[in-house]
Amino acid sequence: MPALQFYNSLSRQKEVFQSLIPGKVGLYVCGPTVSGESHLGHARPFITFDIVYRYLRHLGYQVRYVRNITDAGHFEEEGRESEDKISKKAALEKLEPMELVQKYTNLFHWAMREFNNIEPSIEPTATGHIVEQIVMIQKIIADGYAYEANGSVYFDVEKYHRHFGARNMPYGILSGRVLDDQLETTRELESQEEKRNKADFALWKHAAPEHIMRWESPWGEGFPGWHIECSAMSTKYLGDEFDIHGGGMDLQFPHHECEIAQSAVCNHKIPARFWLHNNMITINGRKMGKSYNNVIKLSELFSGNHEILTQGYSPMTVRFFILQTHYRSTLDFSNEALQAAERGLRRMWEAFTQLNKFEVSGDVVTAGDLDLEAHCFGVLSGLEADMNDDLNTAKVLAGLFELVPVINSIKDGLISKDALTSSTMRMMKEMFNTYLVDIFGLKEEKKQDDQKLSAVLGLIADIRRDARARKDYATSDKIRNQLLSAGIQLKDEKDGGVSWELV
RNA sequence: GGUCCUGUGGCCGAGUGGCUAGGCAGAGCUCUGCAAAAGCUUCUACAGCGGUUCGAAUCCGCUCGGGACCUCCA
Repeated sequence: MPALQFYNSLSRQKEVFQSLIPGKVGLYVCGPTVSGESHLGHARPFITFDIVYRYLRHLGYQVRYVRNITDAGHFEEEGRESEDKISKKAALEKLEPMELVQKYTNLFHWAMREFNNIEPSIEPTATGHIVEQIVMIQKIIADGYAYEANGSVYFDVEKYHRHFGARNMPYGILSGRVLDDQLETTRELESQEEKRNKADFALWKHAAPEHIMRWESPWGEGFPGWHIECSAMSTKYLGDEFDIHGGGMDLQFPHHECEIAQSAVCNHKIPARFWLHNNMITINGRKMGKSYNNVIKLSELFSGNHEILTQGYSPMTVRFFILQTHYRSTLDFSNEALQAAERGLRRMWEAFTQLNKFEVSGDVVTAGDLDLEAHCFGVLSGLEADMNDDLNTAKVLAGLFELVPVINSIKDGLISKDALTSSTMRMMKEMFNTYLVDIFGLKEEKKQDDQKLSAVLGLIADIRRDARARKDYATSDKIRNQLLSAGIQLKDEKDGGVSWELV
């Protein structure tokens, strides 16, 4: 069995994963900025790294999964204005910053639960770690890689690059950018005159009077800069060097590059061994993002309440949609694609439900159909290798889909129950459960286990069966059609039974 | 302008130098009182041109198209 490999953005190639401490993994993922409601694009990293988390645990690792909440404002530069994003929005909505932050944090948590993402081990907030950030900045200043200017503190990228480049940690090691180019092309920004070089980035910003979020610091009242929170919190909870750092590709530069520089100064190491980046969700080929005015918020996505949506899509449909693509490929949104995912998931889930109902006798040792046995066993045996190959969830799902006709055929009696050995049947049940439920985190969405509804429908199905036996099709069709219009679909099974499904 | 990624059939998407990806949609057939579901079969592919090779969607080059990052961004 091939060992688990991840594509490491740092080395730009797949590498076999080995944890720094045997049996334990430290995982840090950049969390949301809670200045607004999460949209479809945000769903991807959190689902992707939920799979990473689940899979590592499945493999037996004890994982500490840290995902921060960015609740202290980052900057928003538009033209000449430079305002704290959160305080700006807060002014518009006439809310206290922390009230706004709480509101969107709650919404974020709601969305994560809807997606069935396991909550991280630690979910630290930026505002809760101001002290740690200040200490880190002081250390960087003391080492000579940052300077103060008018109450703000900037990281000296050029000096860092000169010194740490010689130690194989140049600025640009992650993103592949060349600093000289940066110096030429960085856009003109506010406070630029405070910086020694255009590429320098803020560690601490002096708070203008209108800023609501502000903290005391050795440099006066202000607030932390763009990148220091992740360095401070990942160091605090995972140490100077940990296993995996994840996030969206758009964070690779400058955010993660800056994190590396900050941590390298303080801890003399690149903070993480593996850097994993998920690709973007696009809409009409364009990245979903505020600046493109093409975002679909998660609440809109679920409800269908958005002009470009022809219907709502359930959280599990979205999750399945995301899993059907490799995480490093762009994924293009369209109603057609989501509907395909919805139907595909239903088909998969019905087969899975059916599979769980099969009794495995335990005494079939010789397969009745050797070709089929070999086929099923081959598919099942290959799943782990696909998963280990940089989490090819798309390929795993394709493999599981190959077994769906087998399950359905057994159910319909088209394939004998003795066609497969008991061990293969058991393996199939186990693998479906392991992948769909444990690793992919899919779950039943429509509650069919309502006892009272089941009793009523059982009765109705009985009545209809009697009507059909009398060839009273007017009655049987009336029952079926009316139930269908009420959202309940009856299906006459091959064995004479009736099953029902909420649609 | 700089750095990088990408172009697969109606749609979404996986992919190893030679072996059917898969899903959705379409068509035919089977089962069925009809329907739904299901099963079987099946049509549309690897942007274009050239090169390497016994053989390339898969490697190389060029052309054209799309995108990301360079600025907060998942």
